[in-house]
Amino acid sequence: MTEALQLHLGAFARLTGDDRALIDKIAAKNVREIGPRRDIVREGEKPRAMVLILDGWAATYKQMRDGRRQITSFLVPGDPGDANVFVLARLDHSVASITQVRYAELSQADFDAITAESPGVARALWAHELSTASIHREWVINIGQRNAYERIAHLICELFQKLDSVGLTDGRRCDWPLTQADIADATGLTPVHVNRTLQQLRRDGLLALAARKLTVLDLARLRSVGGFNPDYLHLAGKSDR
Amino acid sequence: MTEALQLHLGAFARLTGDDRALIDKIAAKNVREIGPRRDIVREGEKPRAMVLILDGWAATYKQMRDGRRQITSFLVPGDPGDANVFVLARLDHSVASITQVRYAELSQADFDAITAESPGVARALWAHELSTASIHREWVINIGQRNAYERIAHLICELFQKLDSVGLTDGRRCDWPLTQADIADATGLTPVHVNRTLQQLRRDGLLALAARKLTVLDLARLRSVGGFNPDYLHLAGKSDR
DNA sequence: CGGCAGATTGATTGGGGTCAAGGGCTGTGG
DNA sequence: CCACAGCCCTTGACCCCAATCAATCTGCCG
Repeated sequence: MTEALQLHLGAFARLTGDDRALIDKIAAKNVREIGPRRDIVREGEKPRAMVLILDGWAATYKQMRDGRRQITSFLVPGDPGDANVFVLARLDHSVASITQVRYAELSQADFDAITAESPGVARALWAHELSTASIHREWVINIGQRNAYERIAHLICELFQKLDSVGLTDGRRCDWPLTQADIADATGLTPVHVNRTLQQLRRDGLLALAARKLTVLDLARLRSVGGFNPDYLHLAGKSDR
Repeated sequence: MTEALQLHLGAFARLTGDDRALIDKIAAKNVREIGPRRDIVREGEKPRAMVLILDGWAATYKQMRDGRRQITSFLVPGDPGDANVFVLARLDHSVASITQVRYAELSQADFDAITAESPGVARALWAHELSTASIHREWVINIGQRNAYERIAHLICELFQKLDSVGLTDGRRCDWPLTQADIADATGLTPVHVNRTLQQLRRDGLLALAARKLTVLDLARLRSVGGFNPDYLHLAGKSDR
């Protein structure tokens, strides 16, 4: 039930058997399920709990008054949401499900218990925060410096790598529940242009994308196109560049 | 000597006299000075110390192989650099001075001493990290969703607010050591277009910018243009919206 | 079988990039 | 005190990537 979470946290810090048992216990405690395309938490709310994605995909986003929407990160199975949730008076962004999502809610007390009981898990959560910060910096670069073709290639590399690190690919194929509008909101492009750019990526033999499944046909070339270097994800061991 | 730092950290957490003395002591310990336009720390290096900017402006950036450069944040007096420095094996970005910079270097031991001695200062540093993360999300939105005019207005609002929070404006004027090329690297625009856009902002009576000094002529309108809401900076008290 | 979300296509426009050439300030050295 | 160098800033002409507007198509579901 919590393999993805175990794998994800294990990629950041060596975990003992006790650590793993603790993760299982915590994650089993307050499990919820929500349908696709619903808000899990909303900007401006008082934060009440930290979210751990057990199953399914979600995204964090911010909406501008005029309706423009920017996705600032994707959450895949194993991803903890923001730990900072407990420090802020108000959330400054929303989290919404993309697919049906199963997630655990960690209260402040749960969180404190973890940091007290297990330095290993605490370190892994902290390292995950840093990884997230690093991903945000990379997104700034992606959107600020790369053209549509490179940008989408980079996003796909990043997500594919994250999924791979929690065992959700077979090396070349994975689920792909994102619509072209989602990709547009994440990359600062329009859905129409995302469509044309994806076609180009297909025509160039880099990937196949249909029926909510992604197949990476030429990972090396896709990475080179996107200027993708997995180091910024800070996933231990997995530097199979 | 450390007023900016005191003010900055004080904006995140209530500090006692002891806390302030501690900050003074730490920041006085390992002070360095560096000329304008030099790297303070470089991507790929093993992190050795956390940087606290005491005086002058700096920027964090990442460079792509082909020379394109993206600034991912500006550091002004009072700003701590990344605390995560101690967790990562390798830095994933560089920090460079813009003006002449005076800064303190915090070793891991100094950092541990702070967290042990003063929960208040530790909380302030942690809150600063969160604020930085929030700024990064805002930059993603800025670059992803806004046009050049809005984008530059937003950047100026953000920096002006940060400077104001550490007493480095008189309410409408402040130092402005950034070249148009710096603004370009931060906003994902070209220097030429930054130039034309700044002229438009001047023509519209929003600001004056000359001789390395910025004057905000119409803060309300500048904020409205940039869609700037200071909340995401999480600066306590200063919500003079 | 209608209805709807998402993908696709075409035609046109426009924001911002690119290239290239001046202009102005400031510091330095003669 | 002047001259020159260098770094910025500014301007003009032109181009192109991506946005916009508007259908049409497809697959899926009730």
